[in-house]
Amino acid sequence: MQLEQVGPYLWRIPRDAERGMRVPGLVVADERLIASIRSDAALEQLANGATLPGIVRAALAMPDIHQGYGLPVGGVVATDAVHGVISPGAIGFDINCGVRLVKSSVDAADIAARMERLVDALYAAIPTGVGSRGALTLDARTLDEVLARGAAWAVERGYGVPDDLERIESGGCLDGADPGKVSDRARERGRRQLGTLGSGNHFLEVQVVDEVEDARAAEALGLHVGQAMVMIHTGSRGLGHQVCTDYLDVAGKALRRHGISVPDRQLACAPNDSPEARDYLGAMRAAANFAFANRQLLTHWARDVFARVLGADARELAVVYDVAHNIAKVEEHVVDGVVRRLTVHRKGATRAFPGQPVIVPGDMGRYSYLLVGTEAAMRETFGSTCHGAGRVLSRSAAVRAARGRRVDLELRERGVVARATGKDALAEEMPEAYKDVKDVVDVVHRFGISLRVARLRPLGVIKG
DNA sequence: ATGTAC
Repeated sequence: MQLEQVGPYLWRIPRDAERGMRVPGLVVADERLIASIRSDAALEQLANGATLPGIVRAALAMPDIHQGYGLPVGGVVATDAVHGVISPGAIGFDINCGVRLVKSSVDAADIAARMERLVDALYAAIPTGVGSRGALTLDARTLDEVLARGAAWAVERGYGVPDDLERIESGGCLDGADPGKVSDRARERGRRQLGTLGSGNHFLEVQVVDEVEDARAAEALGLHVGQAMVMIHTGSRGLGHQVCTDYLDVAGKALRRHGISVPDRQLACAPNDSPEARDYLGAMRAAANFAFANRQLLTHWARDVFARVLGADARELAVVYDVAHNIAKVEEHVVDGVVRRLTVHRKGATRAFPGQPVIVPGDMGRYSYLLVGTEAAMRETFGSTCHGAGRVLSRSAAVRAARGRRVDLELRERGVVARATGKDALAEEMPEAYKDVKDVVDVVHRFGISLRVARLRPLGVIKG
């Protein structure tokens, strides 16, 4: 794949009309990261993304890009909201997978002696693992409300406070959600999964503010060094997965009906002004609302656990921000001096509007970051930035590398109490399975599409 | 990511 450097942190795949590219590909990276990206099939997938009808400016990739389904994880594709297309594969299976950061009113040093108890209690209170079922079972009408209202539904039911909603992307509820476009099968999978963590890289961590880089921004968000925090990384579980599966099929059929050709069936798509696209958008927004409600419920149970284990005062867990990294949003952006309405696909990419908190989780042994979005992100990346570290070992390679080792004890030596459900969950997710998130964050910070505010270090983690 | 194969 031809790749030319066009700036200190920007690389271009030139537009190749023969392969159907309508625009170039652009990768945000430095020399070191681009070396590992070069050998990855992700660049082919990014070039494929550049063929989507109605794509604007470029198919973009963040520095944590890696191979995904259709479009690489770390990809950002903006299409004309009327004359372009929407592609379920360019959003991903875990619709509104995202991250929530919550601040506590206690210092980590004051709860260090009770960390084992705290993590055990969180692990007992929050269902984890593949296929895990929640404390709730929703009837059809209640599920409709969750799908239509998102986190607002949870807060109305007492799972949180109205202030929480002010600190969630889009207020924790996407307008235009259409529960009627979510299949019975997806609904059945979701019915017992609200308030569950899931598996894989999903987690709930107790963290500490390790270092503050932007003192003013940190103070404005109420953060200080030494403060205990909670970070939650999960999405729409089996419901969102089924919505994606259902609409990949719809989009596959739409290709023929609308005379669209794509180089990879995984990039199947439908014109934004077609019934197929409207249906998918309605279902995707409903799944996104399910995910917002999911993170809200986990926050509620974390509050209960903090109060029970640490005392009533510790119940005060306030949302700092909650942001999606697998989603499509219809947004206005300035392109060549003209305001345009675009369908922005972010797949493993985080919205980074000016002043907006951005949460970038790393691996469970090292650290995560809080950043803030910028005007540069609006100019360069349709208001987007990276979403995490990215794997360096496959799951199976990680399990092989961990054979004969005790990852739980290794984490304990690094000061992290870990509890997990799956047999190989800790091995698959061990720190050395991931790139150092610091390298990824350095690039987006230097390029200017989001700026470091604080670094967070894990103290306790529960996983599926 | 995922009732990790309907």
